Amino acid sequence: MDERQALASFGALSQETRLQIVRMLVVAGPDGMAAGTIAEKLEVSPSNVSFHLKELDHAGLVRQQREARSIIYTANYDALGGLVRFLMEDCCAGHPEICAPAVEVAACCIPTEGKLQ
Amino acid sequence: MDERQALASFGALSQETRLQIVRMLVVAGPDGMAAGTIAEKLEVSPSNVSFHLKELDHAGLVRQQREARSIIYTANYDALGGLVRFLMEDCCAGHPEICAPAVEVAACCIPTEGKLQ
DNA sequence: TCCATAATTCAACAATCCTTGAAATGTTGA
DNA sequence: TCAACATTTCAAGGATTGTTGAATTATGGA
Repeated sequence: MDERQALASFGALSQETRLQIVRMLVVAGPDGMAAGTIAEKLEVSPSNVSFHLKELDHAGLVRQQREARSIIYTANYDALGGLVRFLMEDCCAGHPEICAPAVEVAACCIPTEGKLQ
Repeated sequence: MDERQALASFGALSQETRLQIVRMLVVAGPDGMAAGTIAEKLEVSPSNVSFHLKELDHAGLVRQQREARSIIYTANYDALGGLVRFLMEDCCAGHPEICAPAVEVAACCIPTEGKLQ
């Protein structure tokens, strides 16, 4: 993730509807959600949700695939992980304060005791 | 960090000059930098850097304090850490893919073997 | 006090972003 | 093929955001 991509990602996440979409898709997991379902859950018009999904797609934060009549959107975990990493990169060396809370949350993901990679 | 604060933070970080300011301040550490120094380094006009610093201040990402004639800005590590945490919160439970790269970066911050809190 | 320095505020304008409903595209089943 | 469905695209507007230079506020030293 370079600065250009991070800027686009931050821009995409800085709008309420789009942030809600991403959070919903992350919770939804690999099965994703159809555009219409997203619009329904968030009580947003189809054309509006389509606009925001396009923005998220341009930022690389979601992926889409057609499934019959619906288009299924899924969160792009690589991009989201890359963004978290970008946010932490400059900090971790000199300023563990920023990384500490993240490490706390990530505790569940750490595979073995002390061994991280 | 609630959703409202996260939205403001993402908005603040979605502008090139502001993202550069934050990254500079994070690297600068607790000593921070004067507004004029920031303007000079980034080759931006004083009034423009002032505008962006105000935006970052409103988002809570920087702190300011007067020092003689200068106003010193510092990164708000709590806010940045909170934002990282917010980005990871929904993911870590079901989708360690997002947290894994973060954990990798954060390796340096993990205090003892496997013990995280 | 007066001047130079450091930074912010203001107003105006340009550019970008968001929302809306109507029209268009693509898909499925009868 | 035709009709219904799911979604996107388009154009228009209103709202927000970014940039600029001039004016303003605040500080410290002569």
